[in-house]
Amino acid sequence: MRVLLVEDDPILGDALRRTLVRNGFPTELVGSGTAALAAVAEREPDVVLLDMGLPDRDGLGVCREIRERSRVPILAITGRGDVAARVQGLRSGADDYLVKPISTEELLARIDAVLRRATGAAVAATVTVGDVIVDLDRRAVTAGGAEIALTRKEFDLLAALARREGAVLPRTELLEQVWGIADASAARTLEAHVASLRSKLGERDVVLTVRGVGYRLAR
Amino acid sequence: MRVLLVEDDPILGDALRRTLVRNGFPTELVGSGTAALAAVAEREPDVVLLDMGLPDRDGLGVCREIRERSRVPILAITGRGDVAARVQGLRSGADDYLVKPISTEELLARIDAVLRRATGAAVAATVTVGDVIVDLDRRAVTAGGAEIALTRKEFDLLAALARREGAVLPRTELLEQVWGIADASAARTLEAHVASLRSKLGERDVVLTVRGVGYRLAR
DNA sequence: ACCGGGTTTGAGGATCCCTTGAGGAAGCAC
DNA sequence: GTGCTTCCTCAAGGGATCCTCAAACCCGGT
Repeated sequence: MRVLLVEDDPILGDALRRTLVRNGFPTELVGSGTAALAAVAEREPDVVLLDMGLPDRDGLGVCREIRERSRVPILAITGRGDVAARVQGLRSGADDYLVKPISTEELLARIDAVLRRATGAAVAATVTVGDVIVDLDRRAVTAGGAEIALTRKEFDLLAALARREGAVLPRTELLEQVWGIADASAARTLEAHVASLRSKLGERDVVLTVRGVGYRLAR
Repeated sequence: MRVLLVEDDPILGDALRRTLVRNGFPTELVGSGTAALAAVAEREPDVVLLDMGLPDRDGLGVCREIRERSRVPILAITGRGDVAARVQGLRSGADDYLVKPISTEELLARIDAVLRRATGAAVAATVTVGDVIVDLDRRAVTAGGAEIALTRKEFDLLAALARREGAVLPRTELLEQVWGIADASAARTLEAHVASLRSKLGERDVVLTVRGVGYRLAR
C-alpha cells in the first residue's frame, strides 16, 4: 500500500508525506512531473497524489500520461476555487480531487474511498473494536448491536482512533486531525469530547488514556 | 452452485460452512492450500472462499495458482487492518475480499455480488430503502407501493443518496452532483429540496441529516 | 403575455453541540 | 504521605447549523 506524492512545494510536500506515513501509508515524495512519471513506472504505487500546479509541466499532462501507462488511482490536488482545473483533471483521468488547504481527515477519507472504488468496492469501511462497530461511510456507530448517536466531533474523534486501531494517538495529533489545529491549548476541549464519547459508549473501556501522551483504542 | 471454503481454523471454518449451507450454498471445507488446489481441479466449485492466512503455504500463492488454472471467482478472507494483504490479494487474482470478523449478511452479499459479476448478470438499477423503491433508470420512485411524483432536483438528490446507499454524502458533494456547483453558498437551496423531498416521502425518515457534514439514507 | 410548476432566496426561529471554566480526582515522583 | 502534574466531571452560555414558511424568481408551454 504505497503512496506516490507529487508536490513541488517542499514544505507542504513534507507535511503531507509525514501525515500519510503516520497514518500507515508508506509514501514517496517527488517534486516534478518528470520524476512522477518515472516513479510510477518504477515503484508501482497504489495511489498517486498529484498536485496540479507543478513547475516543469502542467498537471493535466502528467495526469494523462500516468493514465496512459497505468491504472493506478489518481487523486488530484488543486487550489481553492480552481473549478476549471478540477473538471479538466477529472476528464484527464483523475479519480477524485482535493482542494487546498487539505485537512488530514479529508485526505485519509478520500484515499480510502479511492482505493475502495479502484479495487472494486472492497476496502472495509467499518472498524470493529470489541462489540463496537464504527461505520466510516455511514458515520454510524453501534455498540452491542444498538445504534449510538454521536455528534460530529465525537465521531471524528472515534474514527481517528479507529483508523489506527490500537495505536496511541498523541493529543496534538488528535487535535490536528479532528479540530485542524496545531494548538495544544484546546486540551480541555479534547478531554470533554473524550468524556462524552466514553459515556455514550457505556461501561466498555474502549477509549483508553495514555497518560502524558494521548489516547488509544482497546482491541 | 457449490462453494469451496479454504480455512485452517476448524472452529471458524465449520461455522462458516454451516452458515453457507443454511443459506443454500452446498459447501466443501478444506484446511490447507494444497487440498484447496486439488479440490478446485476436482470439484469445480462456483466460488472459492480463501483464507489468506494458511499454515502450509501463503494465501497469495494459492490465490495465484488457482487463478492460473481456473477462472472461478475467489473471495479472499483477511485479518482486520491487514491492508497490504488485501491489495496484494486483489492483484493476485482475488475478486473481492472479506475482513474478519465476517458477518453473515456481508458474506452472503459478497458472494451474490461476485457471482453476479462472474456470470455477467445485469446489476439491478433500483435501490430499495425500507418501502421506498428508487428506479434509477426510469427516474421513478414508489413508496409503500404508491408512485410518487418528484421533480428533477428532488429525484437527482434522492438518486445521489441512493447510489451510495447509506453512506453520508457531504453537502458540498451533493451540491456538486446535483447542481454542478462547488459553491457552498447555495446551502439553503439544498435544504429546501431536502425538505420538499421529505414531505413527499411522508413520515418515513428516509433522508437523515448528519449535522455538520451532510445527508444520508436510512437502510 | 400569461399562467403554473419548479426552483431559489431570505428571514426568523428552534435545536443542537462545541467550547470554556472551575473544581476535584487520579496518577506519578520523591 | 506530600506535592505536582495530568486528566476528568459537570454545567451553562453562546454560536453554528439546520428547518420552516413565504415570497420572489425563472422558464416552458399555451
